[in-house]
Amino acid sequence: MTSKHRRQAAFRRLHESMVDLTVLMNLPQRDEALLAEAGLQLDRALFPLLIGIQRFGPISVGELAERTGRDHTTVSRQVAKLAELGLAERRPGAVDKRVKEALITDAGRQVTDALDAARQRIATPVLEHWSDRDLLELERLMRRFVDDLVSLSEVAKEDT
Amino acid sequence: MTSKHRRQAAFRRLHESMVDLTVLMNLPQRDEALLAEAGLQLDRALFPLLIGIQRFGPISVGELAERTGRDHTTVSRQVAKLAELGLAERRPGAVDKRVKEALITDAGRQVTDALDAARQRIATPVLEHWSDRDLLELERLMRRFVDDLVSLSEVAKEDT
DNA sequence: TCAAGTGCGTGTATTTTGCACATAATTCAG
DNA sequence: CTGAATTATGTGCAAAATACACGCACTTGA
Repeated sequence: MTSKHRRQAAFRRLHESMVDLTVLMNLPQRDEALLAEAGLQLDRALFPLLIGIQRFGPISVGELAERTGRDHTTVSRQVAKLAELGLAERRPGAVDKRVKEALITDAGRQVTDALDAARQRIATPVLEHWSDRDLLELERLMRRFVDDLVSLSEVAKEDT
Repeated sequence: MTSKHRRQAAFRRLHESMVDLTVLMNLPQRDEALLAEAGLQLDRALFPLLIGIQRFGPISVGELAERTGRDHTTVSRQVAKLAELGLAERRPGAVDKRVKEALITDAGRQVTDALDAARQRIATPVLEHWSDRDLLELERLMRRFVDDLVSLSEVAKEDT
């Protein structure tokens, strides 16, 4: 069937775009430059954690470790660093006192906000010449795609 | 102006999706699991390099370092490892004998192909219930978006 | 109640990384 | 053409990041 073949080809190209985008997003030099621009500074190893805490917090060390793919002991130490820096806060979990939730502080949010703002400054000229329709379509489809991927991962995890 | 505001809001949501997608793509556990499924194995630190070599090779150590945001000496050592494992090949550059291009070998391509195939297996059920139109639109817009971002980075680099 | 399981963190050894420096090749001013 | 400056790559070494072994606090369930 031709349609099926066309869809597979579309996915191959989509996958390529995803890889390219991931590479772009992962450049830590860019993040550090963006932060420096805002007069802030942050150890590169702590970036993903802080962003994870901002996006998903309050979150446990274990879950954060899963999300970042690093050992929970590593994450434990790094979150401790973030707490020392005053960018994150630790507190015992309300329901389960074994967990020590991590959540972002005002100072921490200031850092992630600076990053977001810098990213927006970069993206604005890129999107300037996009039509309203294309921009909204990209946002809608991308969101749906990511949500579908996530919900599938959830299912896969439960199989474990 | 309402339109401008709507566009900014759309970008904020788009940015969030991008972060989520990046997190998903970065899970090394997933990659290792996918490879294990194919009976292969690869050190997690070497993933981005091998993928970069496959995608952009033949490529120099320096450029690979720039793309991954790591020191060129680090990349040098890791590419050496990939060469030892037979997944990449080193050869002096044709025009500039200082550079030692890295390119993927058949064995290396086997690894990246296994990854791609595994990702496709994952994505297929996700995209199953997508209409042809939405799928093709996402592919088109995403490609354009990434290309625009990249070309902007190129410009920014030249300013340096 | 108590044994097994779970979340978290510290000690310690291994690995990874980056800086200082060296080498080979290229470029360019004169 | 010549040699000084530049560029691409690689090695020694110290610092940082990371994972494994293990212990403690808490929870769960029989």
